[in-house]
Amino acid sequence: MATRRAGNDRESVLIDATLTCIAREGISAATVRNIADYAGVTNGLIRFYFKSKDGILQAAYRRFLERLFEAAHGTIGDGDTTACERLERYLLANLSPPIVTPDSLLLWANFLPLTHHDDAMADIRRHWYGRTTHAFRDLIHGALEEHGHTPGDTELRRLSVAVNGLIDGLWIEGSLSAESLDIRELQAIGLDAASRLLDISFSRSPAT
Amino acid sequence: MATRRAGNDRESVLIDATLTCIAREGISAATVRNIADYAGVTNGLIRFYFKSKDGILQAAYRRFLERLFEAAHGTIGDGDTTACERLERYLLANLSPPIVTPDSLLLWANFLPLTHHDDAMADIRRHWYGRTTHAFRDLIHGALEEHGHTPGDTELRRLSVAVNGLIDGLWIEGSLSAESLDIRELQAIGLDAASRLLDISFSRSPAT
DNA sequence: CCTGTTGTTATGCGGTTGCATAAACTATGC
DNA sequence: GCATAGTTTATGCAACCGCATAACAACAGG
Repeated sequence: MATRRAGNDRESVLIDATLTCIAREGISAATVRNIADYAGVTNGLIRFYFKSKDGILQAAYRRFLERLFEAAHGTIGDGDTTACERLERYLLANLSPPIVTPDSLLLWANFLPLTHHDDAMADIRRHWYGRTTHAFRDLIHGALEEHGHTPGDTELRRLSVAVNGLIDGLWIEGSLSAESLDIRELQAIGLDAASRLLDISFSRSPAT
Repeated sequence: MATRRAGNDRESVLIDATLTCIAREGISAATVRNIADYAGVTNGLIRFYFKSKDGILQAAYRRFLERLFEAAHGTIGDGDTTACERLERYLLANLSPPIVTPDSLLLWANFLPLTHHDDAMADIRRHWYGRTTHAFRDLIHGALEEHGHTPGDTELRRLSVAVNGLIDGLWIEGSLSAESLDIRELQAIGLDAASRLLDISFSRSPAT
């Protein structure tokens, strides 16, 4: 029997339980009973903290995307470093755990279909997708300026799309073949490719 | 009432109905009854052509991956063209419909989680993933040789991973924002980025 | 015609789902 | 020490799931 807890501590546990459940067994196994089992409580408790099953799924999707965002942008650091170095840190974070992980790709794939007919889920995706692409474009813009490049709006957008696509694709490849593809090599490939696309040299020495 | 059909015509209709159902409503809506509705027959007929629900899902996954593979490699053509041109055609096909489509990304995302605990589905994915990466590496190898580059094994693998990741990432971006991102621009971005990564020039004029 | 085979529908069963509600339990103010 | 509000559990229900089976419809060879 679970002991009583104060505040909305249980709410957080339930959200994490939802993510764990989806990552391990898929979205179709994310029933209220199963989620409650993962959290170590009984099913009725979910209805106490969330108005419906959709509610807890939305909260879980929000937390997942927020963690993904934070894992990348939390490593950039303050403005005391060069723009190029911050871009490098951002790229490296996007090619490292916990972003490059079988679980994160599984969660992403499980949530994505829900955003197609559920307006609330679609809004959540749009919100974090917008934040990510916007921040990413700024990073690239700063790094390019530091190297004397001053791209126009369309050129900047195209470069952002290209490098963003590169990172996303490597994220998939790394997450799907976590055993056969060394994480260090993945990072080396990503940084090298990004430096070629942007005509920028990063501080990290090219992998041997 | 559906008219009687000869041969395994119904089987093909049922498989397509499964894909349509998953693309529109998601994997959790792919029930035997719902699939039968999409095919215009009654639910019992599925058991006549497939031994179980898993059977029809595996057949649908196989057909989906095969179509994706064919859509890309069917455009390469015979060996009467240069290796560089065949690579360009392959890249373009991977950045065009029917590969770049909301439906294809949705199907991919819906099927992927099934391959994690279902061994049969995992085998299907491994099979087509292997065929794709192998063919892709050969394409790049040929195109590089044509330009006088003779990369080592590790260098060739790294370039393949990078360009493959780039294409996959652009596929996601293009499929998710089919309205806001022009397909022509996506192709221009992809070809330009690939030519920079491989140090190869393609025949297609750079987009304006 | 009739009869066996194959395609198709109709129906039912055991199990599970999401959801709602009420009962049981615990902390806290007074 | 007890009433009250907050927290947890137990139970029931209508709907739906995959699957199995029997009945029915269409055609082929005799």
